[in-house]
Amino acid sequence: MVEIIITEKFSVASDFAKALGVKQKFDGYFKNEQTIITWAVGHLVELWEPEDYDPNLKKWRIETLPVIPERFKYKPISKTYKQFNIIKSLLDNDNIDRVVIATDAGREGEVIARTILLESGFTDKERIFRFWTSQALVPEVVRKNMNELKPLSHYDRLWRAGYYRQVADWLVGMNCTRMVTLRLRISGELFSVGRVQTAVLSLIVDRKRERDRFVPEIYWIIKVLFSNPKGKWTGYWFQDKKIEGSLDSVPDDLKNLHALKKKEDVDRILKKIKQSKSGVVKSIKKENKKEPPPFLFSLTDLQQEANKRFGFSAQITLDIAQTLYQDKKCLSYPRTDSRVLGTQNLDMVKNILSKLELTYQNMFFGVDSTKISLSNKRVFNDAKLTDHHALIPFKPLPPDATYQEHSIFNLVLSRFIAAFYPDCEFENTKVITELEGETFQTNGKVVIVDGWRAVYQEETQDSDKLNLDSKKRKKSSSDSLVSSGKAKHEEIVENIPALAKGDIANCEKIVPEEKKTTAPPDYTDSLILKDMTNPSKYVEEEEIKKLYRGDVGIGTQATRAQIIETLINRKYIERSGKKLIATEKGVFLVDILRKSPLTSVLTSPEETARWEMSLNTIALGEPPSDKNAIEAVTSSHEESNRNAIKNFGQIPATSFLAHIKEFVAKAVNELKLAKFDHVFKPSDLNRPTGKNSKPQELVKQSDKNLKSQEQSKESKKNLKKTNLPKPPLSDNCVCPLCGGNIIEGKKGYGCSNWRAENGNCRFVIWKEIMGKVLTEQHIQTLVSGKTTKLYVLRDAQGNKFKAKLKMVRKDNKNYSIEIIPESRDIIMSNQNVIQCLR
DNA sequence: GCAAGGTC
Repeated sequence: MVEIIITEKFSVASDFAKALGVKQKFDGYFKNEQTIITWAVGHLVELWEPEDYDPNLKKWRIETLPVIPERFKYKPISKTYKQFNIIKSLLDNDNIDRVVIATDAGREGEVIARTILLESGFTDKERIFRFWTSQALVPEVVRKNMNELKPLSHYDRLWRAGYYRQVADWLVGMNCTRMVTLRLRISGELFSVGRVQTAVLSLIVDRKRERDRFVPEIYWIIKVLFSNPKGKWTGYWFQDKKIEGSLDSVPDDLKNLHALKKKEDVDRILKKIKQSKSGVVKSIKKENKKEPPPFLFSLTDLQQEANKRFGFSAQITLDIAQTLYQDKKCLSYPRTDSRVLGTQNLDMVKNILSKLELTYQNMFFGVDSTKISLSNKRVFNDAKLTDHHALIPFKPLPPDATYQEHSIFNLVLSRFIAAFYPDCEFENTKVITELEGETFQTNGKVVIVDGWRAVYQEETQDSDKLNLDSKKRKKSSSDSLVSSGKAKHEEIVENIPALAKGDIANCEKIVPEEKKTTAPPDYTDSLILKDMTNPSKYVEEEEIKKLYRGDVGIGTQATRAQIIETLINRKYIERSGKKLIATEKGVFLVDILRKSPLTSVLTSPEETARWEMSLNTIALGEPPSDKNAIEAVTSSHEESNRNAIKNFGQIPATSFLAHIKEFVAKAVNELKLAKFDHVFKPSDLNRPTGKNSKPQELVKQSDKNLKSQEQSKESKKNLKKTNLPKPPLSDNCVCPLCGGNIIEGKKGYGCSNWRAENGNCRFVIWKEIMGKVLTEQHIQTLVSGKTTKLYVLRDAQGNKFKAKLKMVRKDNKNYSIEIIPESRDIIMSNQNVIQCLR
């Protein structure tokens, strides 16, 4: 018997070759007497372009829209044409007894295989079988599942759902992009529109609006420093009852407790408690809590974490992970949405751990070997497995790795090892102190057992730290994203003295503090990834909310980074440090689309998520078609089935395509007829987008501008080549020694008066301090004498630690950057002080 | 000049 196995990518083909003992490798396939194993490179076949159907469609014209092909056709993708031809010629052989589809176990994997077969002209379904598993492809899994091949028809519905996804995205994208661009007719400006990119853009635009509209509200909190012979503690005034006129923009857990909106209430309370010298400890509640190690990384989780910790964009993280997987072979397949491994992976994990232990011995001291077993369901869980397992390290990082690769690898490594550590155990203490009938709350947290936190520190920069209770903490961090604003309020006290109920509480100090509510944060890569992964909060209906939990998102893990970059390339959003902020162009597009009922659907994450849901229903719930699936999706049968559907609900498979076509035709017509009262001038594109943003450099594609763009690129190049001085940093960033400008040099930021004739000032701050690369913003913070945020630094041995940086004056000619470690365990030595003066 | 989905 001769069989051909087709996988989605080379690495899988190689797994199959190993498992089945097919040793000889040819150009594009492995082969022995009975078995040929070949691979795709993702999609090898794509839908025709509009101009492939009709050359007249090459030129964009309003009159030729909408483009709705009667039958959609495919063609090989030019970049991978060679591999497609290899597969095609392998299939073009009468001796083939069976073809085994072994692409990834999912909707797109199905599309990849079916379109290759379709385009190769291999239509004999009787000879096609499906290899299907979610397990990692260790030899036993490959061999076992090769003996349990499934009939192709079991997956016809999946192929149908994938096909609908493709054509629906094509119809919306091609037609709406062309129509919007043509209707707006702004010289050279492309206004792309798509199911995913437009929904994501809307989120970012809405966030900008929210922030622009936001009016901070003033409120007060009252802190009291208590003491008794046992020690000191700080209590925060609170009241259980709702206060009249409470703040809307303060989260629920704060507004009824600590925040006081009226000054007279503050004065009244202050007057009352000032009379008293001492109060009493009214109650003490202690609770012991356990916290298991975090799940292993999915790609999106890793991207979020790397963005929070290192400021890497989603794309950078994916690129680094891809290199570590593909070239350095020390990470597993990166494009995964799974956070667990399969039970079949246990032996592999044992091998990997023993390999890693030789190199990273210092991270293994607390590993609980009983957790390296199948009873550890947070790691080994077949039920939660999707087509790839979680991201894990395979072997130690080679020594030639870059700093960035080091950062990403270490994250994955420490999360992996932490998964086999014991739980973290801590004690929460809640003290209520009473003073003149007013109540004050103190929260304390004492870690009893570090557990996994000894090797993996959690980053909490993007979420707030308001509550200690993990349930509450989750709630408050998600609330902070949807509420119109929040009150920042630190109430964590690490060490509370060993108080007892009835203890005296001397009132040492009363501190009323005026605060302002803050707007919801700008999106970052991390925050937008989170909302794309889990759009359920944009869904009102409880039933659909439930269905969305985890499964349905906006975009997929493999493309989310790309979507963010597309929005930036289109100048819909711009990056400012870590922030992603909508531009005038982005705001304008969303406004245009929201003017008409159908096109506004595209700006609604709820509607687009619902759309995905319908495709899932088709993949899972529709009765199997007795037709040949390939025929079914390419026949014109559906054309006649024109059930107009008013909204996106549960759409029967048979009318999905008809519905989409109708939707697109109507949406395009809306855009065609729409009257845009606001005439958008090209000059609008160059306007600053808001109070805090810089003017955009939106370059129009006219010849003149292109030229100037080229020129500016050229001049930048020359700048580097000739080492011309760069423009100084901002006006308020001046040399503390002589008042000169701070300019960026090759290795540091220094004083512009460095020449002898200008005073020979030697002030400089090096760009890299213990592994931390400093940007202009950091320099501004340091020069202004402020302390920076907490950063991850590295000592001379390469050990990570967290510290803040601050510039301090040593004498009248010396400044130095002091490194203030987070943990007192790190001893300050002279090494921790970097001189600013050469 | 257009989408989103894979892959490298």
